[in-house]
Amino acid sequence: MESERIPKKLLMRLPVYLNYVKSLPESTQNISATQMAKALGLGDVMVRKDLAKVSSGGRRKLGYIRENLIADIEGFLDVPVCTDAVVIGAGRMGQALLDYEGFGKSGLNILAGFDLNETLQHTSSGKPIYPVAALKEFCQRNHIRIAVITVPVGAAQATCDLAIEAGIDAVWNFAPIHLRVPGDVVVQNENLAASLTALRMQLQAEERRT
Amino acid sequence: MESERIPKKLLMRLPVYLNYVKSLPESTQNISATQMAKALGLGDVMVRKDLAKVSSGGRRKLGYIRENLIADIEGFLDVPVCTDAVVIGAGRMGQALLDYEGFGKSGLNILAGFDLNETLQHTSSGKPIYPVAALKEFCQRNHIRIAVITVPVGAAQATCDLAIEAGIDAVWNFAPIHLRVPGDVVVQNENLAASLTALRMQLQAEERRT
DNA sequence: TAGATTGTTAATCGATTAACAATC
DNA sequence: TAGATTGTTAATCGATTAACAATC
Repeated sequence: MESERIPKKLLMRLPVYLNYVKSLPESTQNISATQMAKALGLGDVMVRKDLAKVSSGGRRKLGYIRENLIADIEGFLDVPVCTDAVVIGAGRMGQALLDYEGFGKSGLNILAGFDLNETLQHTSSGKPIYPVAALKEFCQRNHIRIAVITVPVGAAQATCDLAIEAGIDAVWNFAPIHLRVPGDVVVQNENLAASLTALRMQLQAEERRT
Repeated sequence: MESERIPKKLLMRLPVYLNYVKSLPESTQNISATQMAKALGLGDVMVRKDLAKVSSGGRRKLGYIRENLIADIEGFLDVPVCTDAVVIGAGRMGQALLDYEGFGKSGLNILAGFDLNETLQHTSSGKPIYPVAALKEFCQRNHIRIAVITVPVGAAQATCDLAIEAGIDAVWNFAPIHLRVPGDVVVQNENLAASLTALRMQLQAEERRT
């Protein structure tokens, strides 16, 4: 386990590994990089190299000890503490994210949603929705660090600026636009429309090939 | 405009360009790659190279003609015809995708959702939800080609197999797992939990840096 | 031992960036 | 003309893969 710069791609593969290793039956003691690679459709050398970066090492002939590997990856990803977050833009996507319970496992605790539409009070599962005007005060009081932006494209930059003014350090951006932020703010873009377009184009290419 | 293999990364940047160019005021006649790059936080040479692949070319000193560029990118992405799709797994994420209206712009027309839970009848906006048992017949009758998979991890591979058996060619997979599919089926993975983890790790790295 | 595996070093590949010529 | 821009060719960079030595 070396401590150097970790490429983002690797960072995104780690949860996949973790998820896979955890999904193995309890009885599994050992798991080799080769097996994992085959199951996940990746190169075995890449898996081995990735694991070398985060784990305390495997055993020749046996592979990695399942339990240790889980502990190592979890330790590396350091997910124990939940980070509080808010969702800005309580449209369909925003409400879905508010209500989705799965993010807790990845260390995200979404406290509330914010929207321009003041008639919204809470999501169907009861998460509160406040007017955007209350954002700054709420974020400062609760020391919120992460904002999930799910507003329409046109409002995204302004919303982002507002969030940063409210003290946010990290933005998970679902608007299909590049946000300009100060150097110390981290942005992760999620562009579903672009993914979808890529899928359709691949489908079309496949078609032409046959 | 050359016709060769188009890397997926470029494919995912094109909608971003298109979106940006479309967002410019009507009065804008020309737009240079340099301007676009600055606005989008990308390298200008990359933008120019990307555009060279899909457009009929710009004019020295002026840049690209806005209208032509829109037409070229749209023409290249070829989004006119909507592809019909189904969502399998009508949990929160599934319902959000079912109800989200924005995918039409990217050429996706989601007809219906499917779920194991037979008590679900339709989403809050009225999209129908059918039992999974009806999937195959529905897909074949409507010539569905794209399945959006939003079931829990454990059920994802089985669901995917089912969809392929029903004649699907393309899978938009939201389950954090690698799906095994025949060679002629296209898969686009969307792993929100992994993105989120990457965001949190970057935030942490940022912290240590200051 | 023989076979399976790790982990490292070198090679390859692909994508991004730099440099620059062309030209309006 | 001078400046801004395109578009191409070469260089760089980073990530993946191949080859292989080590070893249990």
